[in-house]
Amino acid sequence: MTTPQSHPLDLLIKKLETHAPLGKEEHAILCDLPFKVRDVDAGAHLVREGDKPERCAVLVEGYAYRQKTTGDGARQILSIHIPGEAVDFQNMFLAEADHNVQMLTRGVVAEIPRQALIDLTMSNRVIGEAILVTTLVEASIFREWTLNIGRRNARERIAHLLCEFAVRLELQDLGPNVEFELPITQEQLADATGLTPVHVNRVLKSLQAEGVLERNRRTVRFPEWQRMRDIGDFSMRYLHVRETPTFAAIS
Amino acid sequence: MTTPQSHPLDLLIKKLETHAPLGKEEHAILCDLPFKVRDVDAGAHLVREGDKPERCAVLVEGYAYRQKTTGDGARQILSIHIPGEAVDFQNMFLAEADHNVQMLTRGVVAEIPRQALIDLTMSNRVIGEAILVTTLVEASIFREWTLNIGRRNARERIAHLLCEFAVRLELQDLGPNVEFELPITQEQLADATGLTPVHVNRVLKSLQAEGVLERNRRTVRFPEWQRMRDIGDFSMRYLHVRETPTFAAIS
DNA sequence: CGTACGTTTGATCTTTCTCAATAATGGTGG
DNA sequence: CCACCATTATTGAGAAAGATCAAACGTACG
Repeated sequence: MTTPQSHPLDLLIKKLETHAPLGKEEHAILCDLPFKVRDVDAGAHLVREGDKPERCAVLVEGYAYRQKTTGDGARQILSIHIPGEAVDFQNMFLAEADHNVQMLTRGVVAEIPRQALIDLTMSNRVIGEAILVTTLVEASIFREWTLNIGRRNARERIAHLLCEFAVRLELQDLGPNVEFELPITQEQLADATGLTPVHVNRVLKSLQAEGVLERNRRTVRFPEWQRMRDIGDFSMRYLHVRETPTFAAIS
Repeated sequence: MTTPQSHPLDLLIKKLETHAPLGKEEHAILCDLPFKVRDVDAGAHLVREGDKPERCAVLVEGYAYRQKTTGDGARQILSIHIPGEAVDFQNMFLAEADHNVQMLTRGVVAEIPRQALIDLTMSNRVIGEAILVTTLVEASIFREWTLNIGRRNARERIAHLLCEFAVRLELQDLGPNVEFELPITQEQLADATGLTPVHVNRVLKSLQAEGVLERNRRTVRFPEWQRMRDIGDFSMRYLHVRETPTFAAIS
């Protein structure tokens, strides 16, 4: 329910270290950043299209998603974020946000003043590079999503998204990758995969019927990780993990 | 046919200045970067998935595209690049490339050693920020493409892509946005929009039949920019242009 | 002037969407 | 604790966008 972490930004550090090495010194500097902790409801906006960013929210608890809509209101979810992820790296250096970020669940965020984070990025090379690399990895994930939506069928898309989510949770020590909480409605899953909710429902049902997916309320389980991975055509390369961990489940 | 620019990197400077201001001093520093000019054939790889980047190619002449494929060979084009764009900002700070970049046409690239560019990025704040911002704008374009492919129909997708291309060319002074060279096959257009070549062909035909698109060999013309823009649900916000230019055609 | 590549067209098939109705589920006030 | 309401999930039937298959037609270039 609550993280066992002692400092709200510990998970951010963990996240940055997935992609770039940090020393004790950098840990201390990051922990010294000014921030304000805030509870947020499900659906609350962390960033709104057109906003001039003033602060950078880091997820401490709960999940968030990035979203934008077409002129006639169709919504596309662009990414899903888990605790430890800084939701504003994509906007912080731009004059105004080009998309929205909303909470998927109730949660807690730590808000860091934008300027403090910019100053730190510019003054400390190690941290600056870690933030830059993390941002570039996000861009890599955007590209994989484009491939996913553009060139995979519904079944593959959904399997791929689930695999990515599972692996990212495990990388953040938020649970084993074969069983996790997926606090997302089928409508949101549809918006993330470029499908309709009805079709998402049918695909999920058929994955269950095949025995490669189990669902119980919001809990998802993969009885056979390898098979799920194959269905989703999932490979970790695009996540750019520095040292591939020794997941039982990841070959 | 050839650019009237005197220095191969002039167009890169123009590109960076679209998103961040640079002074005379920075111009000079950028022009002093070491680089090697090279002719490249259509289809030549500039980056290959798995590569450890050693240099950063800047397009001087010709077009390029970014691409990755699914396990069973379906290809998705992730972005298209025009002269002045640095094709490797997305990879330069990562250990290995997660996608491919290929020439769309025959062309000329200026290759800058990776380390020189990294050193410059880290040592000069103004240029570092310009490169960072330009990279973030690329990420914004990836997001818009995800929306395009995930939530727009074939006709809208194609119109949107054409509008984006037109505007980016005009921003780089490479031609008026209502008439330009589109050196891309219908198969590539399909790979960029998540469609099949056959369907792309039919949509193009129908846009022509409606009179909103004219094609003559590789030249494309929009008789009514505003109508094309509406069809593609196109807005410039996601391109993050610093000062919106006074295009005749852009309201 | 033939070969390879790209475009165009027709016919048919499939995936996914749409519309509509019903069933669960979760949270809320009494 | 229970009844009620709003969301969310599920299912069916039919429609449509886009895919697939196959063939013919152009065109650029060696």
